[in-house]
Order: sequence, then C-alpha cells, then structure tokens
Amino acid sequence: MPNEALLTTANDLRIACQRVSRRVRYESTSELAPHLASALAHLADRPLTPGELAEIERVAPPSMTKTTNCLVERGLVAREDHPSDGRSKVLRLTDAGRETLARIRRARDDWMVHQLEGLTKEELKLLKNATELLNRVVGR
Amino acid sequence: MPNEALLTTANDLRIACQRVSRRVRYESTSELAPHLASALAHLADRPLTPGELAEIERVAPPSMTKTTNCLVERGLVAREDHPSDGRSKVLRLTDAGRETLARIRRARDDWMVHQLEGLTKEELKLLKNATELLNRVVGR
DNA sequence: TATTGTTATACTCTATAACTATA
DNA sequence: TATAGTTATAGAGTATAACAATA
Repeated sequence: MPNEALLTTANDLRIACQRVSRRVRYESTSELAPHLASALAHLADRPLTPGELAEIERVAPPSMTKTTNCLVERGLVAREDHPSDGRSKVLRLTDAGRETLARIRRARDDWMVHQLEGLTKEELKLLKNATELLNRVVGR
Repeated sequence: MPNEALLTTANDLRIACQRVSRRVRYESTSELAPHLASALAHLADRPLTPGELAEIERVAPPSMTKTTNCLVERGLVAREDHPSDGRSKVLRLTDAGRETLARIRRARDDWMVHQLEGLTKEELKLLKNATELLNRVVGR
C-alpha cells in the first residue's frame, strides 16, 4: 500500500472512531461525569491506590483526590487503609458502585446496539473482525 | 444474530473505538487544546456563524464566544460582519488557521499510520471497509 | 531523606443570567 | 417582541506548591 493511501486510511479510520466515541457519549447522557465514570470503570478490575489510579487516568494526584472524594461521598467507592503501607490507601468498588457502573455501560451499549440492528450478518461479521484488529492495533 | 451476541459486538466495538480515540489524543500532544482544535476543524468545511458553531459543538453560545476569541487572537480565525444579518457574525479560517489544522491532523495521523504499517494488505482492506460501515452507522 | 496522599490556591472550560444591537 | 452575540459571574475539573504522615 502506498504511503499516501495508508495516510488516508489512517485518517478516515481515526475520524470514524472519534465520531463513534462522541456519539456514544452524547447519546447516553450518563448519570456520572466522564472522569467519575472512568475512574469507577478502572476500579471494576481490581482495587487500586489513589496513586495508581491517578497514573492510569493520567491526572495529578490532587485531582484524583477530588475525584475519589466525590465517588466516596456518593457511596460508590470505599476508601480503606492500605494493609502494609501506612502512607497509602486502597480504593475499592462498593456494591452500589458496581450497580452504577453496570447501568452506565448498559446505557452506552443501548445506542450502539440500536445502530447495529439494521446491519446484515455479513456487515456485523466485518465489524467484529475490525474490532479485533483495532484492539491489536492499539496494543491489547 | 441473537440479541446477546449483538450486545457483545456493540460493547466491544464501542470500547475499541474509544480506545483508539484516547490513544490518538494522548499520543499526539496537540499544539491546540481539544476544544480549540475541534472548532477549527469544523470551520475547515465552510465559514460558520458563532451560533452555528456553538450548536455543532454542543456548547452554550457564551462558551463559544470565548473559544472563538482565543482563535481570533491567535490569528487562526477571522471574525467578519454577516453580509445580510447585522446581528450576526461570520467565522472564517485564515491561512494560518488552515496551516495549523493541517499540522494537528498530521500529528494525529502519524500515530495511526505507524500502527497500521505492520498490517497486511487484507487487514487494511478490512479496516477500510469497516470505516465506511462505521460512518454509515453513526449517520453520515 | 524519599514517598504517599491531602490541603491550599489558581487557571481553564463550561454554564446561566443580564445586556446590546438588530430583525 | 424575538433573535444573535457578548459581557458578567459562578461552578466544575485540573494543575502546581506546600504540608502531614509514614517508609
């Protein structure tokens, strides 16, 4: 593939992905602000310290303090003492947090599912293959 | 396709697109803040009034006033009187704005191009087809 | 002495309300 | 009287600097 064509493909693909992201965000009017939902999602995998979470979200530690305060106040996250390091804390999803996260994901998927309903079996297969490829491309 | 499988496909695809968007934004450390770059990009298609631009970007008119002030101060956008409506203005990309936009896009594409370079011809063809499908899905 | 997290403070982006000019 | 845009002001999210507690 000549470089020019590769550039066009890269550009088109990038823009299409950004378009999907924006639409999902816009259509699903989440109950939680984006940065709160994102922090919550990362805690779903496993409990994290504030420092770890700040690094994952690429924000400064004081910013993450504010974010987690908000989540703790709403009862979505528990802040516990770290078992072995007295300076640190452990942030853990509560049951309410898990429920909220599931609700947010469902709302986001609703829109996508609706868009995909009109496609043929072959088109869905194509998107499925593309998804795998995209994940490989971004490094997972 | 059963509904459960459709949900899985929708969820995976949504997450993959969001992942690409985030990576692009993170990797390209743009010279312009995201909201400024986005406004600039919309003006590339055609001149717009502040009201039109605010609606496209889904922000309140006063927010767009601030954004466009910033772009005008930097010489990237020209604010002209509207030819037929004395209450309105016309925002138009300057040559410097067009150059800046090209530079931003190039930086964003650089990362994408690099990721795609390792793929086979068939894989690129797959992504190209998926891009068209995605654009149809989000309604363009 | 270095590290983890928080508090204090400031800056940016966004919004709503009030205002000006024109339709 | 309604509309387009701006100015005034406030709220939310982020950052850096300074601080407290622990390693």
